[in-house]
Amino acid sequence: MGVIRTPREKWIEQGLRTLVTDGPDGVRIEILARGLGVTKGGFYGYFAGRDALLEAMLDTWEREATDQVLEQIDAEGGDARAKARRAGQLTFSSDRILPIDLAIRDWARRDTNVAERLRRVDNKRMQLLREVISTLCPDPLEVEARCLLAFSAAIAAHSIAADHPAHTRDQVITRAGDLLLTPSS
Amino acid sequence: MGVIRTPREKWIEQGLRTLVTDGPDGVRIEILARGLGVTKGGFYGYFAGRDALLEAMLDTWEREATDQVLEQIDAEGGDARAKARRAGQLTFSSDRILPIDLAIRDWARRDTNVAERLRRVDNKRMQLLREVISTLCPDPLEVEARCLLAFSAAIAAHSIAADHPAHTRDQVITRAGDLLLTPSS
Amino acid sequence: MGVIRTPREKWIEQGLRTLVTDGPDGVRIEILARGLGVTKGGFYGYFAGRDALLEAMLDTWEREATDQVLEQIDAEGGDARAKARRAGQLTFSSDRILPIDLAIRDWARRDTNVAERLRRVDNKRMQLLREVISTLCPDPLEVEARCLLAFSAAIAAHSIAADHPAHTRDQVITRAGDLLLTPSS
Amino acid sequence: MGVIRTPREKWIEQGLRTLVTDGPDGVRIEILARGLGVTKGGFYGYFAGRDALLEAMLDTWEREATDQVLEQIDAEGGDARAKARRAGQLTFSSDRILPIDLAIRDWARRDTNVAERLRRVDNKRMQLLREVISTLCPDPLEVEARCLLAFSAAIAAHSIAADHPAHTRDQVITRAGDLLLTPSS
DNA sequence: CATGAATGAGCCTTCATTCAT
DNA sequence: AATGAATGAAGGCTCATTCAT
Repeated sequence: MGVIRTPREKWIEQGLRTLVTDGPDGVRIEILARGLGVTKGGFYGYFAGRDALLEAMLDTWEREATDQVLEQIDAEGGDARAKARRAGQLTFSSDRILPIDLAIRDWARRDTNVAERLRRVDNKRMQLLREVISTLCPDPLEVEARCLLAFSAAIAAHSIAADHPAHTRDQVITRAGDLLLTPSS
Repeated sequence: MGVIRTPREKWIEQGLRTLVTDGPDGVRIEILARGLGVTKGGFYGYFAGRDALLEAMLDTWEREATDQVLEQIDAEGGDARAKARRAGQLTFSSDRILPIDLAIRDWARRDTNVAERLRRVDNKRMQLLREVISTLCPDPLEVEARCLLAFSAAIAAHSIAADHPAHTRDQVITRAGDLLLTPSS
Repeated sequence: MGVIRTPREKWIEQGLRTLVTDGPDGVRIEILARGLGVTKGGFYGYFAGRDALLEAMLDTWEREATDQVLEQIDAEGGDARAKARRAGQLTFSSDRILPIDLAIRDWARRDTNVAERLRRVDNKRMQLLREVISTLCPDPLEVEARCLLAFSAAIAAHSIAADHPAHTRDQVITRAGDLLLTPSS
Repeated sequence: MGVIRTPREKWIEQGLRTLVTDGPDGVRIEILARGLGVTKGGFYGYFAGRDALLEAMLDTWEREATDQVLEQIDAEGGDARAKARRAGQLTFSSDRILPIDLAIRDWARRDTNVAERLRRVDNKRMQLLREVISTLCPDPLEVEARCLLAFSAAIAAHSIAADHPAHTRDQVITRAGDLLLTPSS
């Protein structure tokens, strides 16, 4: 897993790495080729053009962010709560998926095609979260509210630059998790 | 207010508009000129170069997002809670500031100079939020947790693409606000 | 003398200064304006365009390098030898004329108009030199040879970058002058 | 010899040609491309940028003006005097090197990097000249003076526009050479 | 007259794309 | 398949020139 086999996949990986650091506009064939130590001409043996690479990158991300996560947590088993926790780890504590996710969330603001893919992914994730929080809380609206807060924190905590006096960000996040996962009276 | 007086400000406004729609890489002198109905040559009468424009855009945003908001809520008066609520409205319900904010938050992931400015702005905002939530909740760590959740939701709710069955996003957000602003027992 | 009176002359002076440091291609209206602390728009009140300034600069140089030198040495009087010596000083030891001269000599390699002016100026100078060297040396061809060597050294010594072991350039030049001005037996 | 093999060398040759006719400021990628019948984009496959081309041009000139000349005169053999004469021919009567030399001498007045290269080249040349003139003349200072005069004439005679009544420039130069190469009594 | 503002041409550089080998 | 070479479009920047005020 994670091993890169074909040259095609190498281009996609390099593209995803560059997407994370430089954004979609930074994904340039010439730059990727330089990073891979090959010449750009070869690129066109694998992809019809730059757009085809971007699509392939999105395909890879979408599959890893959903199906692959679901397969893994199904394989590991456990109840809904354990599965949700594991899904959260695989998604939001992953050095692989989280950075790509943030880059794509940004990209989605400017590209409706990307936005549509993100909607599909987020809906699958939200459904998992909804299942577990439903067991803690009978009010459907409050379930949605807790889901949204949890999801928001998972995403945005990384992009909020403010400091917390006397606490670390990790402490604050742990306490926030407690708040959202405490069964309502 | 909001009236554009000088050509210099026109370039900055056009730059901010483009930043929102196309990201920092999309802020191209030639494109801005086209949008303003002038030729690119004139740009260099106002700015030393593209970087100078980007700095000026950040200056404008930082001033509007902090000083200008603070001046306005001070002028309007009220207690801490009213001020925080008003600051939240001016910041996160503003068609002006919010979109720029989101674009800059992404930009900050790739540019340390921008990240530093964002830290300054977020810290000022977080301090306002902290003041009001402190009055609802005695535990400092929980205060931080609620602040982070509120702030996260304010930012990320716009970029989470999932749907809520049977509710609108606004309903969910309102309920989330209630959860965070309910005094702890 | 040398006092700049009119704005027109200021442009010419700034142009000549820039010609010396940056060559003819470096004489740019916008740069001159910056150096003069005015805006370039005003330039066109005095000159039809860039070419007109270049012509005016050449006029100024040609007049100073010939008529003005001749007027001055005529006013000072003396025999041909004294006059030639004085002309040499005014021409080749002048911080004013020499640097402009070198710049124009280069310019002449690429512009026939400038080459033609330079020919006029060099012929006047050579005639002065010829008059004095003729008194030292009866052979007309040797007179020309000595004139050419003297003239060459006056010009090229400044652009020959080689070092002289155990002597300074000034010592070498002084001795070279002795060689050329020793009466032939 | 002189045959242009690689496209890289074509750019350098075209650059040197343009340097001679238009000066360093005239060496424009777009112009060179036009002259070579290719598009400017290809240039960047061979050079990092305009500055890299200028450096390569200087490298080529420096090698041809020194090493290549020395190799050739060594191959041809002869005594010091014959070698110096041959070096003088190869350097100052060459349609290849002389024009480049003049252009670079001009350039050196405004660029210290170029000036440093010129110093290296001129010192090598002066040393050859010094060796032969030393055999004619015992006084070291007079040797330097004759060297400087000879070198000056070789360079400047081409840029002195004056006419010689009753003689040709070649006659005058030949006689000047005799003067400098006559053994001192 | 001088200034502020703008135009438009020219050039440097990057990069997606094509193509012969 | 991969490479070397080239094309052409896009965009940053400079600067001569024009013009209304």
